[in-house]
Amino acid sequence: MKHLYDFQLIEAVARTGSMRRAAEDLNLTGSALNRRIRRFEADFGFDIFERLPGGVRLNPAGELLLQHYRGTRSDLARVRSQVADLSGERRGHVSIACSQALTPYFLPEQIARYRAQHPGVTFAVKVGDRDQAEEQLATFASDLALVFEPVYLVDFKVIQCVPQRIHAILAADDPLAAKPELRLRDVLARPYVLPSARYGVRHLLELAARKRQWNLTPVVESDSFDLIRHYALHERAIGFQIPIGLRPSEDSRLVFRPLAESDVPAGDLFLGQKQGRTLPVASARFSMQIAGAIAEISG
Amino acid sequence: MKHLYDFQLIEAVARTGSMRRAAEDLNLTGSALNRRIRRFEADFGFDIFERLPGGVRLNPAGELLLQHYRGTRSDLARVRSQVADLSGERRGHVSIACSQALTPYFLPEQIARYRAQHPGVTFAVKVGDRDQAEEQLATFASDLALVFEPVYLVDFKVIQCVPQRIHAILAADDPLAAKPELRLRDVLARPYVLPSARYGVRHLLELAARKRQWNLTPVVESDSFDLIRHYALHERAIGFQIPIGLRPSEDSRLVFRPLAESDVPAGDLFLGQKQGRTLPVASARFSMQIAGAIAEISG
DNA sequence: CATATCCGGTTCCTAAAATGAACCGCTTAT
DNA sequence: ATAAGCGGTTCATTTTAGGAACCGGATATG
Repeated sequence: MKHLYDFQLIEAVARTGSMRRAAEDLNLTGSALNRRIRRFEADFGFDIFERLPGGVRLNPAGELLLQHYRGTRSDLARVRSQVADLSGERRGHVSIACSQALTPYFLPEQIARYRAQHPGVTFAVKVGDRDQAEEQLATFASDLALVFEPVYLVDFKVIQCVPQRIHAILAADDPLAAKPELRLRDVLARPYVLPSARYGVRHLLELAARKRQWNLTPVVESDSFDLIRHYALHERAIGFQIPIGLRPSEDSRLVFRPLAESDVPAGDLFLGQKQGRTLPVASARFSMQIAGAIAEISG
Repeated sequence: MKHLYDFQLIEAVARTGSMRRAAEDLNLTGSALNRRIRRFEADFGFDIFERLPGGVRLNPAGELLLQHYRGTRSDLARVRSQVADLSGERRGHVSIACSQALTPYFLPEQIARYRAQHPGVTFAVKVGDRDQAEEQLATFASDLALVFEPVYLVDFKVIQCVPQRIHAILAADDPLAAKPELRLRDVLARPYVLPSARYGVRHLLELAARKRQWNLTPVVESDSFDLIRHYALHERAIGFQIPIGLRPSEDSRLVFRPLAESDVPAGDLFLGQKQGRTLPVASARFSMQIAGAIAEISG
């Protein structure tokens, strides 16, 4: 919407840290952009940028203002969504921040199911670690977050929550695969592959190991759960994942076995939204659908 | 702020019900205003006005949009207030909707006390009945509401609550004044003056009377609590008020006696704000002050 | 039934506002 | 010492918004 143009400019300047660079992104000249910013500041009554040699940076007032803008923008999106809905248009857009475990099976299935009923609705899926998912909510960048073992849970309204035990991924012909449940000590005695420290699975394993005063020494460490899953086929290394990110049928050469709950407690997968926000129609409906799907998982 | 200009136009058109009349209020011509509205609707993607012969009216989409605008405007005011506060300016504005009982003593004292500490802060006090106070909150027209026996309490976040017994106001030489507490039947046997039906005091008395299958037949009925209070000096009629609106010292010819609580239960005086809203700095501080003052009343 | 009035909406022309190009003073890398 | 990049300013130019007049239709008024 046109009336938020000044805020778009401000956000671009804040992002690039330079008026001239932001001006390029916005197809403007530096002079025009500079004048708009100065005029806005005069109108607002306070400077919102610190002028540094070599660029600009938002000051605390600017941070507050930008947060206001993001809230306003998302609320306007909600209004448009509701208006579209009462016009019978059934269009909309859903944005989700989620952990990697959701990307192979759960989210594609759920999105396809929703779009089968509402073809006019589009989706944006932002994959990231736990911090990023929560930040996405806080800055109104995503409507929903599906995150395993969130870090802060501040400003986070829980819609649904389901426990997920950590599973080891191993080659089907691995001797350990014979057991229905694995002990942590047996698994860590083997070469194993871990996600980076900021992911929930790693966090739970770290906690369990620290309790026993062990150190985790993965042979491979990666951001990619996909890599972790497939590395078990080489070197007979063991990977880890939560069941929502696994399907037994995927590759007959791989099997999954839960870790004993006494060794590694189950973590929680949370579906949530930003506290105090009213979601657009499509997002609210989709959140209800996946809340139901998650509830089914937990039985 | 300039970027909300379109919304100001929309609000004016919605208020007057006619573009040309709104244009006069806004010092514009009808043509210019009409073009802006049409352009906004095209930009927004939906019409927000119903065109009727003889004028225009907001459609449901427009209602939603106007609510968004009011929320945005008040949130921007909050941001400015916070920015001013972190600039050490200690300025601001507090708007309160309240029942009449608060106007003679409580609010003037509290406002004066607050302004003694923060002379830069200005106040707006909107007196009205219970419905109006709650509507003021809902439409962001007031930051705070101080209301006796609210009707709905939807979207109303209670900050503080104190019980207030209904008191009869009578002439000092009235025989009833001898008793420390009055029975409803004794009071209603006399000529009495009541506030209009939509006020909390009247509501509680109606309830108590209906329970006994009595009808209330006031000799005078008025919107003005001031009139009610002073009418007891003439005709020896009995008025009613809650203690926060009374001071024993005001007029030695008047005395106040509580009604027996078994006859008329105490009502509640609520201090509240709109649910889910973050108040500007000055309003938040002032609400804390009067919350404390109210807490003292209740002992 | 005819006339006058008021409504939203459109057209045309003028006034106002935003923009781009060039330039200034400054700091910082090279 | 020089060049490059920064925010900020000036001025000519383009774009945009506004005012006046007008249109077709509904409505009130005699």
